[in-house]
Amino acid sequence: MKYSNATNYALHTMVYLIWLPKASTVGVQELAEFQKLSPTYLSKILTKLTKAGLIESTPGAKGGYKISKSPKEISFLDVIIAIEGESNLFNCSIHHNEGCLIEKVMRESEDNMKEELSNRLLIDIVEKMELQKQAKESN
Amino acid sequence: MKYSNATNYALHTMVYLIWLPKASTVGVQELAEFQKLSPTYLSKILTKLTKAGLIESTPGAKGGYKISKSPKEISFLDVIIAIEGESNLFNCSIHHNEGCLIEKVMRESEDNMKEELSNRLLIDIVEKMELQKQAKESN
DNA sequence: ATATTAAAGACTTTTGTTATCTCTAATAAG
DNA sequence: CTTATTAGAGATAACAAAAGTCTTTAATAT
Ligand code: SF4
Ligand code: SF4
Repeated sequence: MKYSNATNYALHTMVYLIWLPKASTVGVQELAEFQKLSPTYLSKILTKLTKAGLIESTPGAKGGYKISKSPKEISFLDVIIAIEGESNLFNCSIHHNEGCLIEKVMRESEDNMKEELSNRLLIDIVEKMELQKQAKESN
Repeated sequence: MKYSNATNYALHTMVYLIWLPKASTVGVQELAEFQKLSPTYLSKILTKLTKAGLIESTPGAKGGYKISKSPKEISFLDVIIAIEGESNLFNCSIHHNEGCLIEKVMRESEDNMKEELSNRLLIDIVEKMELQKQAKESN
């Protein structure tokens, strides 16, 4: 009963990228460094995020990654689905009963969690983090 | 991002046991049969349920498993925890930040799901299933 | 052209789940 | 008390998924 680690790395990367000054790009080596990950491994995660349209990548000199144009709309759920796919937490083996009540309860609880995660935007927590930082600095 | 299959088997077994006439016991072979599982494998799952106090086992002739005395209080979450342990869906790797906002969002959504699952009792869906069965028979 | 950077694919290692087999312990019934 | 019966425990094998590495290819700014 858990997400894969890749989701964890993806969330940290996304927050890092949103935090960055807009339009500035950053390479995989820097992103890997701050999370103490191998660049090649993180690269696969970044590619998934790119394919999902959450970030943009440009190859070549001075290339790298940056957040996609519309960071305001990126939710926690978006990141999770980009990495984990659409797979469900609960998968009934045979699915032999149309209105099955076991499945119903499990799915409903899961859907509610997904609903909540789709309403939580990354930009919101980054803004809160910036406020915290400012408050700290003005001490 | 998913529960293990064992949780699935455990839920089906529990529903089966609650459905059974009270005080009647049933052996692992019957429980394994209806789910098309090997008895030895299901046995481990049953042992976990026993240790969690959700069911009772008696060895020896005419032994087997039956639901514990208080089936009215068994929630979906109880079964999940009996199998999966207390592990969380989201585990931050380093936990380096006390009031971390990433962790907060992930934990809150998870806790809400757990809360919901702790309010859904197995007995409720079994009762509904019995009503459905009766309605079908009176056709 | 060249240096730089992401993407893709093959591959290995590690970890966790699923499953089987064997042996032991408990208990009801004769 | 003995025996048949059933759960429990442990070792271990088989399998699958995740985590991680290495190498090659493609794109691009200078
Ligand atoms: S009983 Fe429900 S949850 Fe179980 S296999 Fe059938 S449809 Fe799926
Ligand atoms: S940033 Fe938050 S979620 Fe990430 S490792 Fe630190 S405390 Fe955990």
